[in-house]
Amino acid sequence: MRVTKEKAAEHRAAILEAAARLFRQRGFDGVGVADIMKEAGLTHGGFYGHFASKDALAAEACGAAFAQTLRRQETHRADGLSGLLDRYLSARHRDHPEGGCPMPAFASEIGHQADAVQDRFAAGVAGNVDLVASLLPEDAGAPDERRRRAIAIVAGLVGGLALARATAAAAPELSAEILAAVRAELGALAG
Amino acid sequence: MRVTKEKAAEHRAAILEAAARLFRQRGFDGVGVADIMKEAGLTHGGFYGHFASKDALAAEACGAAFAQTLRRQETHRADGLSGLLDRYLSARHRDHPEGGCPMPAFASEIGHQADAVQDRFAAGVAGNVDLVASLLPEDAGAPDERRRRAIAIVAGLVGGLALARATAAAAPELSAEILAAVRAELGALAG
DNA sequence: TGTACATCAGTGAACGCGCGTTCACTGATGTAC
DNA sequence: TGTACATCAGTGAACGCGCGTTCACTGATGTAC
Repeated sequence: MRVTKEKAAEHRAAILEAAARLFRQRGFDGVGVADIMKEAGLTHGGFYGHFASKDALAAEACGAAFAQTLRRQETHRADGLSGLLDRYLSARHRDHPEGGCPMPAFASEIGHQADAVQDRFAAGVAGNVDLVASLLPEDAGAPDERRRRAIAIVAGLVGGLALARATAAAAPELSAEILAAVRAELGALAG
Repeated sequence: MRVTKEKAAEHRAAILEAAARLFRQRGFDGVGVADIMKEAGLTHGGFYGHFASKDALAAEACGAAFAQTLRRQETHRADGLSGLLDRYLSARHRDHPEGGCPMPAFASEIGHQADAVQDRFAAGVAGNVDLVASLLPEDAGAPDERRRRAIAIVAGLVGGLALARATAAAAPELSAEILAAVRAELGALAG
């Protein structure tokens, strides 16, 4: 049954949003096209009217996930870098990958994905490095030193959250310790 | 055709080694039982004489990968923490996950794996934190500060290498920049 | 504005494929005499 | 030590399942008159 052009556009957006959420939660290989369509309230057959392939969707969903988190961060800009560290390395962020940063959610899997997905991911990493650099204090040294610092902070955030997630079930105390330790040490690095 | 007990034990070890290599290279979901058995020079049917399931193999392979890298590190102990940072954040390590640290190779995937795999991974993380802590300079502060520092260094290493790998194909300059920046900043943190 | 028809978004069955796992079989190994 | 037989590691076909993708069909939408 045909639907309105507006409804169809809404459906496409719903598929994309469901994919961005489910992929972060269960990984690209852990979610099927049928799962995503069901989550979007549709049946799997209609998928190929909206996207050329699962890979094409994965690429767009990766970009959408980055866009979502960068947009949300803008609403917290006043909290500065310290606020970002607190939010990023929180138990809440650790326990809810589906709405969180795509970097720790996808990092290990990106190398096994299609080129288009890797492109979106690399662009997202670059954007996040720029974001952190823009939040560093004015007096944080020459531009290249600021950028180096920003990259190291991003790496610490991504590694810290990924390790906290990976150990959350098997070693909850270690997981909490990782969040706290990385928070403390990056706070010092952030000046 | 039956083989000697020694041969059978060698076969088991070969399966484990092939799995530890292939899983790090292509991820748990990217490698099939048949791939692993072929790499070990056997046919897939014999697999279940050695391991109860693919999950059980994944758990043992995860432990074996950690054991391999910790053993190799012992031979480089004289190079200290600085040498470890250089080796860890090298283009060689980035380009050869199959023989490298399991943490950046598996971090994002571990949450989707069986409990037994998560147990081995968490134990490996704990072991690596202890290793880095033992390499920190004597005068690096109180024990809990040393441990915090060690955790942050591990997080930076894991995040840095994972991001360098994830961007290696799509943005090679960014990938190289990440390795260099994390190396420089962690070197300062390591004292 | 109203009507007839072409378009096309969505449905659900079906296809082909690869995967983890099972199983009957083979033949060399290891053991009991 | 030699022989007969039971054991069992490995083989390769087969099974069932879920996946990405295709396709004939449906029926509401949008358009041409």
